[in-house]
Amino acid sequence: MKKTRKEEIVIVAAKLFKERGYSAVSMRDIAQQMNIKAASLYNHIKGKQEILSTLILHVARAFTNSTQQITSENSSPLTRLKKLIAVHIDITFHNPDAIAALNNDWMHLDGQDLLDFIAMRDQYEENFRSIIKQGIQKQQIRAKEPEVILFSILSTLRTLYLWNEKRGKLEVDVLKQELVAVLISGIV
Amino acid sequence: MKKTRKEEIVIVAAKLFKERGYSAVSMRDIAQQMNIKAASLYNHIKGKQEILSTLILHVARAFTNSTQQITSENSSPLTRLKKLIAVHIDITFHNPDAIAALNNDWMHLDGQDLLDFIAMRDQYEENFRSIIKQGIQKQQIRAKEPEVILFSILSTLRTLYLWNEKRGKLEVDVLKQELVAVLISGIV
DNA sequence: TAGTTTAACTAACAATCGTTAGTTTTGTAA
DNA sequence: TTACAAAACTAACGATTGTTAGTTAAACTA
Repeated sequence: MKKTRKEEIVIVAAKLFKERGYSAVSMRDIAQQMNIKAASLYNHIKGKQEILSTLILHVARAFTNSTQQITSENSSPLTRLKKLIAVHIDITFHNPDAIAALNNDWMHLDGQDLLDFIAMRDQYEENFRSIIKQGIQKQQIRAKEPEVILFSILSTLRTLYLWNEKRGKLEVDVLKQELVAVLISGIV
Repeated sequence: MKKTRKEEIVIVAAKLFKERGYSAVSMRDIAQQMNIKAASLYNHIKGKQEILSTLILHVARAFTNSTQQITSENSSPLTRLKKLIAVHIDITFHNPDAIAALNNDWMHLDGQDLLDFIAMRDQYEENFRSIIKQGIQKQQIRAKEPEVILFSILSTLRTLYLWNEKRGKLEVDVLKQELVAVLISGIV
């Protein structure tokens, strides 16, 4: 599948948003990075907002889809939790720039896009929460404050996109294994 | 100690920076929140940049001071690691808005301020790293990839400022205890 | 009370912002 | 080669940005 011009713009913009944040990046910055003028961008996109919402909602939907499926599986809570973490890692290393925008610039979405994002985010969090609670109930997970466990895992996963460069030699599969071990063995 | 007008400005600005980010907050926004006009701010500060650097470098120095002291203690690696985590939690819940700026807007510092911040940040990270390596050497910490352990702990601590509101009923001391347990017991 | 500092104000500046309109160039298919 | 669509361009708009200059009102100090 060849990339459309719009997709190219979104990819370039994502890199800039990651470095400086949505508000600090101008349409002229994005255009310059593509060796065209700012006005030319409007042949392909409706505006700056559309770049942001395309970027964020696309990857947000990827999270929602994978997560919903795993959550409704019939396996044990701990197995599902491990799968959830693994999927999160996969998506992150596949779209690090988009996830930077999702983490740092979601509040600059507007209208229905913002509402949709918040709904997906809340649902994603709730899926994790319910699995952890089930794990505690079945005594697969330590009966620590479930919110603390949830927070610790989500924080680590959310910041994962920053690790794409620094990761270096460490292979994705190795990282996945190690990180799951560190996160889970602290709970079991 | 009564607050100076400059300190009041910095505090108000920090709240806005936390919600929208440095670039999306205008001097007129800050002024309006203080019920004065934008030009009046300049009787107390040199410019927008000074607000940001005051905010960030102040709390960055707080981290550096506490951390350096603990790192050079003579206690066991695991004890020092626990103290480091506890201090980080204390500072975070004492300056949640400043830490939001430190996390999200540090790249908008300029000149020497930016260099100073990066130096402190690298040193802070290096202190954690060396303690973890010592812990592994003395077999107090599991011989997992040390960078993964470091990353997991730092991620959780960095995102802690977001928890100030949601924490709700959970007391700071209880949270400290629980979080140290979750983070450490995953390592030992 | 007179003098001085503190902290507000109005007005305006040059620069930059996202975006639109209208036009020209480039590439493709007939 | 001609016709059409895709994608670039120039020029400009109204709004907003951080900031400066000069002035005025209020509050402390002598």
